[in-house]
Amino acid sequence: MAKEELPKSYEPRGVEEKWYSYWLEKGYFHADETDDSRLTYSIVIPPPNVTGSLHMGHALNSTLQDILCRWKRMEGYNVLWMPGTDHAGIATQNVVEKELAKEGLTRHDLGREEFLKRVWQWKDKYGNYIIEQLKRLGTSCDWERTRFTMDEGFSRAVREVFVRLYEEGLIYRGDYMVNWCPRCHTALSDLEVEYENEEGGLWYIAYPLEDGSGEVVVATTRPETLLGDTAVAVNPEDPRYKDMVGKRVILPVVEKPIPVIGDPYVDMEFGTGALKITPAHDPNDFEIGKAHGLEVVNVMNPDGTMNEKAGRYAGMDRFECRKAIVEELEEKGLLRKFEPYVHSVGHCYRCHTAIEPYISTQWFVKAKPLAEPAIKAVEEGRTRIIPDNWTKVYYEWMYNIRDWCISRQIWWGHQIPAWYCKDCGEISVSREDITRCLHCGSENIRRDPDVLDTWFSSALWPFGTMGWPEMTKTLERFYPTSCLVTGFDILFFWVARMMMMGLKFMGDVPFYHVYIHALVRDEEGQKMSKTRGNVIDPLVMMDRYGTDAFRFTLAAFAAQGRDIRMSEKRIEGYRHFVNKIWNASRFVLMNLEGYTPGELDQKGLAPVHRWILSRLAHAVAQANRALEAYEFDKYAGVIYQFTWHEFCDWYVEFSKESLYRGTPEDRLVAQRVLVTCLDTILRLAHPVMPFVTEEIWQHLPVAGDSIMVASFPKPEEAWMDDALEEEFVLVMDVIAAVRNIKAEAGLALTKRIKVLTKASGDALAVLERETPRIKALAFLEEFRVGEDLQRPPHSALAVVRGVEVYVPLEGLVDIDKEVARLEKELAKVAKDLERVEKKLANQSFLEKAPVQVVEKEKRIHQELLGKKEKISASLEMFKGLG
RNA sequence: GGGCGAUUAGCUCAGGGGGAGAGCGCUCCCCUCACACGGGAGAGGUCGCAGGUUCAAAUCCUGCAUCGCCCA
Repeated sequence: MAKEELPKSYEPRGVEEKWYSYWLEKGYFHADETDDSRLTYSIVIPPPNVTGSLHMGHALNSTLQDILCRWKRMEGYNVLWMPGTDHAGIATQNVVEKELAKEGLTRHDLGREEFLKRVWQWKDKYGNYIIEQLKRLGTSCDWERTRFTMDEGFSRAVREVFVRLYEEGLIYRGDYMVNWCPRCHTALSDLEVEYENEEGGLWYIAYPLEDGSGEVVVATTRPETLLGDTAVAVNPEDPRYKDMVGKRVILPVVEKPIPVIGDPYVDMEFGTGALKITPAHDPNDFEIGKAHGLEVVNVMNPDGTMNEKAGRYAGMDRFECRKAIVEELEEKGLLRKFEPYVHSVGHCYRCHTAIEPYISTQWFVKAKPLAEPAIKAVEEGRTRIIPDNWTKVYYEWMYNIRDWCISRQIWWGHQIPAWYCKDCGEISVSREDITRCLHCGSENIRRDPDVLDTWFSSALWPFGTMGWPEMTKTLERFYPTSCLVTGFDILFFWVARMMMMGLKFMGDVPFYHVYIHALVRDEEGQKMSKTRGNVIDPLVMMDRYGTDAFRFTLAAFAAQGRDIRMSEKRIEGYRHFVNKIWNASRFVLMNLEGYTPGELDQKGLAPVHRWILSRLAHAVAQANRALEAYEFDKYAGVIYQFTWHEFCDWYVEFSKESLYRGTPEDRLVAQRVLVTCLDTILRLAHPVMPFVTEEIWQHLPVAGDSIMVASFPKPEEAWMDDALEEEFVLVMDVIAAVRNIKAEAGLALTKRIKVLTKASGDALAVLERETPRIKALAFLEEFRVGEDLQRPPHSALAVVRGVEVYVPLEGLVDIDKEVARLEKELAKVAKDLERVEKKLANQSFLEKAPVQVVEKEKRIHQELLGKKEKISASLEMFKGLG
């Protein structure tokens, strides 16, 4: 390995490309389904839409998966990270239709076949865009296996599932009221409707009684649907209307009589307590209509305009019609009142057009029988949802699940494999395309033009991507997958449905763990959106700060159960950290002259070296625990804290004593410890920052082709030494005390001065032993330590852990500054003392608190008392001088 | 209306019964032979409010307020 010197700061650009191609070339991302010697770990990627381009959500989601996969790979698992894209029916069709519109064409001008050709062309041209962007992030997916929900094999799986569910009676077809998007021209499932509060109005309309004995006033938010009214309903308990049930009223505008019916559903408190019933245009009215055998009058076209049943309003848009109807009512004197009213309106989740409840013939999946095993699997812990609070959300939805409308009136998607016979009227559902009716043999058949809900196919993703319905080696080895990583926004859409389908068709859960991560928002906590203009583009961030800094930021903020507020500032901050690692590495590499590799016999090492190895072992243990628990923020935090504030701030500085002024043996030990620490830090950090760690690692004198396939650090229990760590806390405290006195006295840190320390027992021994390092880090000309040292006159004082530190300041500073410093210190001690004394004066505390707690408080008390006494004495001395 | 979560330093967030923490920002000093994308030293908080449990509450319980999300 060539060991040329590293540049002064880390430049991500070339480095990232270089190593990504190297990894690909080496085939490290490839999972081996024929290898039965290793444990397996598998994840299927939540397939991004082919129309998509990388946003923060993808970046977070993919980074977390990559951390898991790289970690497990380093732990020796046979890892499969299955990549791919989703055909995203409505979204993709919309995109291509928009393109056509630029040419002045609609899909109907082209016809189904030509249109689909255009979509495929579009997919071939742009569909790989997001895959390339994912690679930029460093994701270690098994790209050789990349799947698409419309590719041949996957389509076979979709078809197989449809046919089997149909054969079992779990898929049925019928006329029901569905959510209809007049713009997309298709039915939507309940989930695909987004409700929003809108400022609308409540119109009070008079319906005169047929017998001329008065009128019934109804309140409605949708006056235009009056054209399809077939009854007025009141609560049968309502004294105001009791007598009117059974009578008839004249429907305004249409001028036809409709009955007044009694139904307990009607809320007496709302509006006037009378409800107009439009079975064709409101889901509740539909139910009431069914119960009362009311006529269903559909007054709208599929595009949201009024149809011929609307009489002179035919052809008018539904919202235009609303205005016109209101005007007519006003003219006729039937509008009793209007009040502004905020109500919830459903919108299409793809195009945001207001949804229309609409009756049509659709296909449905019976959800209850599928949901039951999916609930049980989570109850029994066969699938665990993390964080746990989502489990409850999952149950709630599953318990109240409704049948799932799966047919969509669009062209791009899996066409429903059902044929209608014009002769016998039967439906044929088939795995293979057919030309004859399966019931009567007639050739007079027509295929259902509709396609399946995109989520129907994504529900099969975990096994469909692995070759199902064939029982492939890949399925055998990698199903169930180990973990699914996704956002909570698709918990119902996707996760719940994968659970149902996986259990149904594989007989086992699709994943053992589901890790639900938060949403990435902007710094104000707003959802990022193009219209808000607050979108932070991951690719720009990677260009600007490097992929590793970006990934580290995402991980560091991925605390469970909380949204991430992303801002460029944070990424910039972590770029500093990447640079810090870089420069620490430069330091190590610059000082390896004469280095030879060798085992570290930690027992024989000087304490300072054993100290950092102990700290390292703890950091490794914490990082491992954090990853096991999906605590990505803690994992990142441990790496940050240890690397910067222990290794760099302290050990690198300590090591200079060994490197520059130590014996040859000690120098070699320091080199080996530095290499060990750095190597461990790099391997520990590789899952979250793959590029910079590889680049540095390749310069280190360690064996291996790539850090990607090096082992993930495991805590060396034997290295942990709590007593030794305590000793170094004292050493660092003494150094900090001297630095503090210098700073407060206005002395430069590097001003070489003398310091005397009074200590006894173990502390004395430790300080004597560590004198060279204390001198170096506190910039001292002399550091004397002893049991009966005489305190020099004019010396500042600090008391740490029972040790007195004297800093002679004669002629160096003015007394006032020192007096001020000591007074501040004394005030702090007094405050602490007050708290402790209050506690110790409490008889119940002494009796009921655990012994260790009481002992600890007493110890603190003694320490504080000693400190107070010494500082006070010092103050007196200085005051006496002044 | 039901559910979930949040409320801790100027900002973003950790911490979940026993001495209030981090990062960024801020103040002061310093280009000390890895790093100014740096080093050193500081300032800054009745832990949303009100009750309760406990020897002890930021932490557990109850209620309230504000904000956010999901479901009706």
